[in-house]
Amino acid sequence: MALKYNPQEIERKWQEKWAADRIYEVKEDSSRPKFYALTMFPYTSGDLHIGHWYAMAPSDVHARFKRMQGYEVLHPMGFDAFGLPAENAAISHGIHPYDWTMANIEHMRRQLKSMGAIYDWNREVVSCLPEYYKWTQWFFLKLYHAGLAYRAKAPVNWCPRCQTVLANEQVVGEGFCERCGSQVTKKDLEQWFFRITRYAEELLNFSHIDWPERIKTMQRNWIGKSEGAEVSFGLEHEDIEPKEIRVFTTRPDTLFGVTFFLLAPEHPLVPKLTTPEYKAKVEEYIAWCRQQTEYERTALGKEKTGAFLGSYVINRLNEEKVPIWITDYVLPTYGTGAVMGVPAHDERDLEFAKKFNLPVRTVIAPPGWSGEELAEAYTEPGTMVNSGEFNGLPSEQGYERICNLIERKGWGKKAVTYRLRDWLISRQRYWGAPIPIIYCDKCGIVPVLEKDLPVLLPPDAEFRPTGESPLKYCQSFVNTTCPKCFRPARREIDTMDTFMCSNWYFLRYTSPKIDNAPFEAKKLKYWLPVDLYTGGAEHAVMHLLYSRFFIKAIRDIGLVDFDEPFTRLFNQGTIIYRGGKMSKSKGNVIAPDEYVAELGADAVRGYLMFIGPWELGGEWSDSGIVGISRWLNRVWSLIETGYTSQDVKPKAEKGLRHVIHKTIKKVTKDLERFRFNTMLASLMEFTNYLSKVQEAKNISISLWQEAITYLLLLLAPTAPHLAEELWARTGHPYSIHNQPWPRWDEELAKEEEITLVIQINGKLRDKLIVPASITEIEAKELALERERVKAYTSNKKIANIIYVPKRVINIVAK
RNA sequence: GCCGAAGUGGCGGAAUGGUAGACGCGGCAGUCUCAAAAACUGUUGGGAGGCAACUCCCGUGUCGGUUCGAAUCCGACCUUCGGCACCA
Repeated sequence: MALKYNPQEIERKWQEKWAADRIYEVKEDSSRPKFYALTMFPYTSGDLHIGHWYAMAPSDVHARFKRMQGYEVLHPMGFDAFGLPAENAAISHGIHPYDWTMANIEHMRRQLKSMGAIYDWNREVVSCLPEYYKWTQWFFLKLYHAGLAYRAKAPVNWCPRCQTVLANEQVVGEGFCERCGSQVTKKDLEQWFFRITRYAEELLNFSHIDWPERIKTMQRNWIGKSEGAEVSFGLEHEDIEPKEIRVFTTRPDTLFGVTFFLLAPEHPLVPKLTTPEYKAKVEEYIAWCRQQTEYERTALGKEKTGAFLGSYVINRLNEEKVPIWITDYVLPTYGTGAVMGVPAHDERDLEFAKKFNLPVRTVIAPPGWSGEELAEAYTEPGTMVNSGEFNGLPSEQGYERICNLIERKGWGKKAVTYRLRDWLISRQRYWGAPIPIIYCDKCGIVPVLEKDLPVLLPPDAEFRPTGESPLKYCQSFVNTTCPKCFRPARREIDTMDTFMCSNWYFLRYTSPKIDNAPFEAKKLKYWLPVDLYTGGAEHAVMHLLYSRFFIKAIRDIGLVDFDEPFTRLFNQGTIIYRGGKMSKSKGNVIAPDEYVAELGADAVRGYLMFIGPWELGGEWSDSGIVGISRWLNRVWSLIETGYTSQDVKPKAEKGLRHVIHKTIKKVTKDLERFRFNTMLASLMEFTNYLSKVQEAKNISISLWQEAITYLLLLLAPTAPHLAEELWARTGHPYSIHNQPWPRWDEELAKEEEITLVIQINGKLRDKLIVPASITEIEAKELALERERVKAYTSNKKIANIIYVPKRVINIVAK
């Protein structure tokens, strides 16, 4: 009998019923333990592709599993709805970003609903709506009043095509815009920043969160902590005010090896330190540097360039005069923008010294060194030489002693520097949350009053790609009155980086409707922090770092009482198709809708989980999904065919009980560790076993029904529609999704008989089926009696017998 | 260059110190059919021998090592993917 089920019909039926019955509505019911299972909300690009499903379907399966385990599970969904593509669509197609975004959301919401997830749509969050971005602005004000937001002129990454500023993290590869791929340039602009650097040290502490090592490493590298010392070099120029320049170094033990001194070309003291005879050359060099793109400037393996200023600093340790040069490999934004040149012990400095014929002085001797010139820069620890009173010391000790000395003399101190920069949040764009600031000629920078929030986006802005925010040309928006002095004033025209919106959306899910606060404190306290956060690893140093910063910042402001937003993080892999990551431009996007229409959402969910381990991703295959679809049909026909019992055999019943409990155990353990592929394999094995039982008819009807009940319960998270339909058809009370997760009986799950493998000298030679309770002595005796063993060991001496309980006997014969 | 992940049949993968290839796809053979599709059943790592049940050898990127025993642990290397990259 070839029974097939109709996924379209039953999926629509149950989705409607679940919605009507609100069975997935979440309550803050403190009698159950809570579990906050969050999936990164999607950007409103317009179409949900199979990559989105890969992020969401397995998360939903896991959340459903936790729900059946008795947790009160919050598994919400929303839309990351501000951002450049909406505005680009407006420019190229003449659609208003709001209309474009809302139409996309409508479409995506329908697609998401077809997945059959447990999202409680009453909690949906849309970041571009005023009732949401009002609070994004409110948080900006909180950070501003706490001194964590400031305005400064800064050289910023500028994308000439998108006509906007980019954060460092949005510049990818060889200096290209993350969104459009244009070459990024530099521009000086007044911008708003968040002081994420104030939290650099705390952000390095991952001790209370369970995150993948890979992501933690990426964040550590991004923050880039360096320990060393800040050292002052003397300046003796009558007409120059500062009498010192400080450098940061990680190697104060090499201070006696300084033979030149480097400044960034942008360093403010450069013009003053340039002597008249070198002025022309220095200016020429600076002009050349300006022409370089950021990528060209920082490209590795490039020949060193520079110019001598004609003046000198004093190395206070040995009172030597050291020539000052400028070079583009010294970055103005890192450390103090000044570097001491130690060519003997730094590769870059050595290249520079060779290029410009500067002296190289070895001050750290490698083991066995006898005074010869070193071929390469020696960067390891060693013995100090040519270092005055420190000669003969191991360099690690010298490091400490020199630090003590400079501290005592007031020439410097131990110091820590980070690679992390403050977070630039201004965007010269329309489609974002307006920065709630007013500029008054008299009062200066004035924050918008809380009661005046939200600062609404004017619906009638013009989208001219001019390089300035479209809001600049919207008079009704720009012109306002100063909240302090009530005179005419201008509004800030930039909007916030959308990562500010995603900093806090997971707080809003707890109380999305409340209109006098960003969240309800009691509900927040119940749900937060997020227990499990899943999403792609591409957010490792952006969203995931910003959110951690944001939570720590508002904790210090007193708005929340926890330190980390996401207790556990899991990154799923990437789904690829035809050899590459899916993207619209490559034209290799798999649309889930047609597969849902043809084979059903349950099959798509199942196939995505069957491809391989979730964290590894994998290749989408049209033939692969057929396997899952066939299996779901086999489950259907297995149950719909019914069962008749002929002669009940206790041994067969025992066997089935064992398989049931073994499967419950395996499925439970696999769900706990996100091993969906092996979970499905064991459910398939269970199904195959039941087919055999159905044919053999050798168990009682009641045990058959019990087995079917367990099969459906175990299937419910993966194939919620099919499981619900068969649950009803087998006479169970609605709904399967409100049933408790089955427990296994350890005694029944245990293997009674095991296959004992007999090896001779490590090679498989025989197998023995024995009771699991067999003792070592019995097993060895049995093994030695086997004909095959005798054949292999005759005329040899048995040197050793290794016995591994329940697995193997290895006979070592010589 | 540095950091991280991965490399197993024709394919996706399973097995994380003890039977390599579970489960699925594809292939082959069969059942059903006028025929085909679908479905179902059996079979399927490579090689050699045997009428056969079966037996032997080889085999987890490469080369070494540890171990009674290695896909799994260690060392060196190769390839692919991701991240970072003149950060003093």
